[in-house]
Amino acid sequence: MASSPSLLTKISHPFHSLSSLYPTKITLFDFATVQSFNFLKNFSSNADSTNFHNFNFDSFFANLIDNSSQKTNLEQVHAKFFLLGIHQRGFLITKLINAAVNLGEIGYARKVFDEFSDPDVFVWNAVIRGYSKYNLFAGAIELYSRMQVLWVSPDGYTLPHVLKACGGLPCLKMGQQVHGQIFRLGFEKDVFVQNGVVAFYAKCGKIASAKVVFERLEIRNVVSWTSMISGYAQNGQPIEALRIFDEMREMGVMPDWIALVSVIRAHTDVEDLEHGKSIHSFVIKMGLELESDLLIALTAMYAKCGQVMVARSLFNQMKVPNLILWNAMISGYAKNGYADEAVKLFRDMISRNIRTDSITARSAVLACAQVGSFELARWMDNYISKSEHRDDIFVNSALIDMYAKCGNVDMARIVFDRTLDKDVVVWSAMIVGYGLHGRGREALDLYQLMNQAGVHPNDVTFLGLLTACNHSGLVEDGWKLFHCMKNYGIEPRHQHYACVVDLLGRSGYLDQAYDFIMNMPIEPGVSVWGALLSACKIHRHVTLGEYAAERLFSLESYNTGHYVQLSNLYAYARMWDRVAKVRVLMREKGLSKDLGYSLIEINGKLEAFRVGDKSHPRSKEIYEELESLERRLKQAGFVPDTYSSLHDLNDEEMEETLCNHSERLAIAFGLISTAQGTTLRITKNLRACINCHSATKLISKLVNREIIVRDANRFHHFKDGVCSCGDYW
DNA sequence: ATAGGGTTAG
Repeated sequence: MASSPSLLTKISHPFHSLSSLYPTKITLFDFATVQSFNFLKNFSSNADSTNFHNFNFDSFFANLIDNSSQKTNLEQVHAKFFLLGIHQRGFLITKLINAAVNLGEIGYARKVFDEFSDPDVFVWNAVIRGYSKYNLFAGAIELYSRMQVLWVSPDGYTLPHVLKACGGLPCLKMGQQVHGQIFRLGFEKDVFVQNGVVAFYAKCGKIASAKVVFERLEIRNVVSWTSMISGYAQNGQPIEALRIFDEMREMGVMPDWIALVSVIRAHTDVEDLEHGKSIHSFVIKMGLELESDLLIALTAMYAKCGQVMVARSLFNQMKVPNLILWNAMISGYAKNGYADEAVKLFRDMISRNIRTDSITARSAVLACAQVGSFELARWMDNYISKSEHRDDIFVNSALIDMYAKCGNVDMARIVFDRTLDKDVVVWSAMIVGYGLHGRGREALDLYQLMNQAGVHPNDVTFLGLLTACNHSGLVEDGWKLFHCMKNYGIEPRHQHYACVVDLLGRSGYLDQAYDFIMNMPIEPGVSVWGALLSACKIHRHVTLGEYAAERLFSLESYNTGHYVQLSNLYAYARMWDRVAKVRVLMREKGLSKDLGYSLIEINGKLEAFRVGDKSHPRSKEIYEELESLERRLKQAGFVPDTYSSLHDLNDEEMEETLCNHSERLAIAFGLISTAQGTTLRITKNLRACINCHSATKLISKLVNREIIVRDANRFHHFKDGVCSCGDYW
């Protein structure tokens, strides 16, 4: 080993400037320095004994850091810094921290930072960037405050990261302070900093402030434009987002892939498939179709616009599993009624050990709610309660909703009770659940508890309460609650007004309902007129019902349901000529009655039946059971109302058809496939028809079973000859 | 020496 005295003096040379700062350390490390020199020789051809006094440690280590692909490499380099006594070189520490951040080793980056005694602005920027990059916003802000306590002034590189953190939390107050500071420090012309300010205000929902800052900018680049576009997209103004995009194109600014992601999101929100497709072709023209985040955005767009097949083919193009892509696909399936596909994909994810997050869990739970299978719901609950998502309140509110929609509001209550830190959505989900099942009293009791817990209700809470009152006949309570809304500063929406119309209509106050509609501060829509028509049908108020129907036809002339409701009103009032007229009207418009179907869950498997369905393998037994049920119904004095349904048949045929209604087939199948006393759970796509409703009531008594039917509108619990809906639906 | 904007959602 060449360790002559002359060599040692020469080795200390590169540290001259440092040794004046840290003289003692250099002396202490003399021996180690020699050892490290050998280390350097192993790595670098220029570290030989002839030119080492010119050796450039900065570039040597910078190179070494750049080529580090693991945390251990960085740790070795950092150890050498100590050995060589260069561990206080800001340049190298900055490099090291940035490298650690780029490897995702934020904890290690922080450790290096903490061992550094006197960080300059570069070092601060590196560590703050790390926290901001990985969405550790509180950490970024805490570091930023410490930086200022130590009198290190932020520069144009610090501020964008800090602004990202303020927007990410979001914390309006903090960001506004930073904005003030930016003004004082004179960064109003710095486009990087100002873009950060725009994005910050947009994320805090202060889109007007964002716009002011944006418009004051003299130079706007693609990032400035993107900040505005995404700002509008994030704040529920997709149309405005698209307008800004057009403006940007007119100014000749070329979008990059991130800009396009925001534009696609705006198209996704307006569900404008046509323009979305043209953006897709634009993406291809720009040669950006392989950009994975664009692929994700496009998949989400097609999925949300109902084109799940197209979405799936894009999804299949992605080679490496991506969490957000899977989430987009699962929620796309769930939203468009492909619930079984959504659940299949979720199970696929689990079996392939792809990481799930709380959004995945929420989407999967949402899908289960739509499937309506109680067994599946239990499976999902069981999975979630064993997973890391068990305490996530978003997931739990979805679970509450799921159980309620799968017919078991008591299980929903169990989830509700085990949810800690209930927020307004958790409370509302439970209240809506009780409402759906006509358990109005419990909904109101829960509302009391919610008030005692100091949780402020929102519009959904009131919607749940009003629905609960409707479904349980609590007319007085509902009326009072509606007038309570303004005390909480909540503006009633269409649905709330529709509930009140329903409420008044239920008790036969049809003229009052009409007056109420006429005095609404907003234009009455489909839900309101629909509620009035429905009430008119129950009370056989033909003239008012015709008026409501007219309004409905002008609002939605192709919605079959409105025609069927009017026809049912005429049938209830025994005005057969008008029933026929509606039928002619529908034929002229090319409309036909939606085909009814029912699903019944047997041993966790859903079986589907249509009207007069004979395709089931046990069809023969089913019809035998059906006949025996008919006999027992007749013996019990049941007389079917043969005219209340929209059919052009003679009486005998009609009676037969009514007995063949899909829910009857489902009930018959349920009775022969399950043990005595088992609850039957049925889901149907339309509202319950009056005949089947009366028949099911009686059947529940005759066979001594609880029968739970989820129709298009609500749940009916049939037991001992009565239904929880009180015959109003 | 270092940067900024985006996607899934009860």
